[in-house]
Amino acid sequence: MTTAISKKQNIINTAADLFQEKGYNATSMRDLAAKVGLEPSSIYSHIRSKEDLLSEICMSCAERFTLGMQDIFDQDTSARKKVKELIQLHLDIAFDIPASVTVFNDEWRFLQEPVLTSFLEARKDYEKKFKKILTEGKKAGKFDFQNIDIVFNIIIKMLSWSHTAIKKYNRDELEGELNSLVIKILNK
Amino acid sequence: MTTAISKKQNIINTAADLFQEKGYNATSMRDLAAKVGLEPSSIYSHIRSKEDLLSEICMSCAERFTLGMQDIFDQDTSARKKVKELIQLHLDIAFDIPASVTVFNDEWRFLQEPVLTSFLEARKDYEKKFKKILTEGKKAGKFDFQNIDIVFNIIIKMLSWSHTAIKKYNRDELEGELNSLVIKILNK
DNA sequence: CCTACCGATCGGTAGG
DNA sequence: CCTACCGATCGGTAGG
Repeated sequence: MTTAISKKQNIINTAADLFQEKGYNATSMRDLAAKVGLEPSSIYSHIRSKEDLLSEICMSCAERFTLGMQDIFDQDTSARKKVKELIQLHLDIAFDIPASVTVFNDEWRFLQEPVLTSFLEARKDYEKKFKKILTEGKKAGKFDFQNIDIVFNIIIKMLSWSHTAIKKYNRDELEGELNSLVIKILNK
Repeated sequence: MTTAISKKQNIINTAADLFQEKGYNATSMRDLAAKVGLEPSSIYSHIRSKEDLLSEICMSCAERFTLGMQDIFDQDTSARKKVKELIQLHLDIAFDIPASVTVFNDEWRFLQEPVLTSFLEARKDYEKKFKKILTEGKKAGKFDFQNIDIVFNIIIKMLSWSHTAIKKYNRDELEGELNSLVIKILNK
């Protein structure tokens, strides 16, 4: 049983590598089979479909963001501290599962229903909480910005970019720069 | 002759719409044919291959950025003015050819050689000039930042995000916010 | 987990 | 610009 689970997980992880490298649509199940050392048909003893692989990758990644956000959101700390922890969350996930988070960012639009709807709901919830933290900081007189939607989107883009930057920089340098740049955006 | 050119351009523009909507790999030549009102094989009287369509879209977009950057780079004005004009350049292109610029951003990695190399060279040149402008501003004491590579990438990500934001905001609002946020990042 | 195989769809060509 | 068609490849199944 342990072997079965870890074999399945190995297939999913390898799929994440391939989806990141070639994109979901340009990756064939034959590519994947070759890379895990199985005949193409044998893959289907472990997973149901190519579609399921993408769902698994995107939703497990979404769950990490959802749980991480919930933790931070519920803390009894300042908005600035929460933003700092959100940056840490993004970097934790990026350093832990770099391929998955890239697939999560770039290939989610190929998800099929009903998974697509769950995915978008999780995203929406993440966005709502993030914006509440920003608004909290503004009300406390700590943050200043005009259009919260634009500011949110730009910060999210900065954080998503950092997912791809982890090969070029070390963790501390990247975290320091991101903290400084995000704070610059949120200050007066 | 005019008809031939505009028919070809119509096919390219429709391809850009489809590549944006479904992604390059998930778009079939049959999808494209149906949307332009031709039989699949008739497409090939106007273009050589699916690959050529992507090249055409990406390279014509790259050219707009290259020419626009050259103009701005050569100006005898302050770095701050140049950055302001770069933001305008991105928005001009985004409002003019929204589908193409999205394909340019998201699908360029499916370009084949030798076009891929040209594309990457154009990008690299754009990056070099952009960084020189940032450095110029820093030397003049107008900009302040630590890591130029990180700052460049984050500004580029902000500008690329704006390409997708043109449906939600009007031009002036978006330009104003971008100016203000980019300047915040570059100020002390 | 493999051999053998399926129907569907792909990008593209021949020939008119 | 169309009809007719090609070889290649796709995701996936049957059966053991």
